[in-house]
Amino acid sequence: MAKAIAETTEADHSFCPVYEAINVLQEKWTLHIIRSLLDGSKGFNELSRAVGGCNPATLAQRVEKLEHLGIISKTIHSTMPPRTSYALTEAGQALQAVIEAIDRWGRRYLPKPPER
Amino acid sequence: MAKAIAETTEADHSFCPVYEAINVLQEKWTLHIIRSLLDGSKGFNELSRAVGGCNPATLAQRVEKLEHLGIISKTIHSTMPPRTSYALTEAGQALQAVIEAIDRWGRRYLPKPPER
DNA sequence: TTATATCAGTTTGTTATGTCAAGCATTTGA
DNA sequence: TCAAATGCTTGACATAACAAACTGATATAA
Repeated sequence: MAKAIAETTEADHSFCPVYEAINVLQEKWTLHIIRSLLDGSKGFNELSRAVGGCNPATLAQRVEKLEHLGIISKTIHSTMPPRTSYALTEAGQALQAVIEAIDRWGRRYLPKPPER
Repeated sequence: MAKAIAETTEADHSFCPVYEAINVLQEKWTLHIIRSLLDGSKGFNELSRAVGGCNPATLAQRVEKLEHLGIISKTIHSTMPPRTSYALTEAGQALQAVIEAIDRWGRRYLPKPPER
């Protein structure tokens, strides 16, 4: 993991793939977006509804970043009216394993509405 | 959120375990904390160093919430000086599957430092 | 015996992040 | 002609996370 860390100093996370992956997935709405796209590509508003509760500003920003990271792809269909559609790339599809792991965990360990 | 949703309105996520699980895990530092505790229980500062970069106020808050959710357990050892230690509960340990899935994904799809 | 360090946090004030409400341009369908 | 849907953008605002300092206890080093 590290090169030379002086004793008790903080852990070296440069460049640890897990650490980075967590940083990508931990942003608000990201996992919801991916999960929504796992059952098919969607337009902006459609995605927005599927995700549930994310405001368009945040959604647009998130979707742009995920596109940049190669997790989702955006296609503008030049029909009339032009339609956008968002879909998962291969990297995005691969996140299904993560969602499924979360799913299994949730079903097992979050049985009742989690009091906040 | 709602009970009777009219047609095209947003998806009903009350109460979907996956949705809730994502909401729990998506908070900043949560996955980092869990990952750090997977290789053994730690004290507050030790955990802080292992997590890397989380400020103590946020860490304290997160750790309290995770304790509340039954994911980690806090023990105060009544030695002199008293020491705290944080460990994963069974539910917390079970999240190893999620971390591993993220790990595999990260290694496969985040090969180079992700330009931001 | 002061000085320094560690532990487990809390407090303070600032900045980053996300949210809300609204609006815009386009294009159908009624 | 009008309302409604699509795919966003804008600006004001609230909340979350930040760094930095600090508490108060104990322990170790000079």
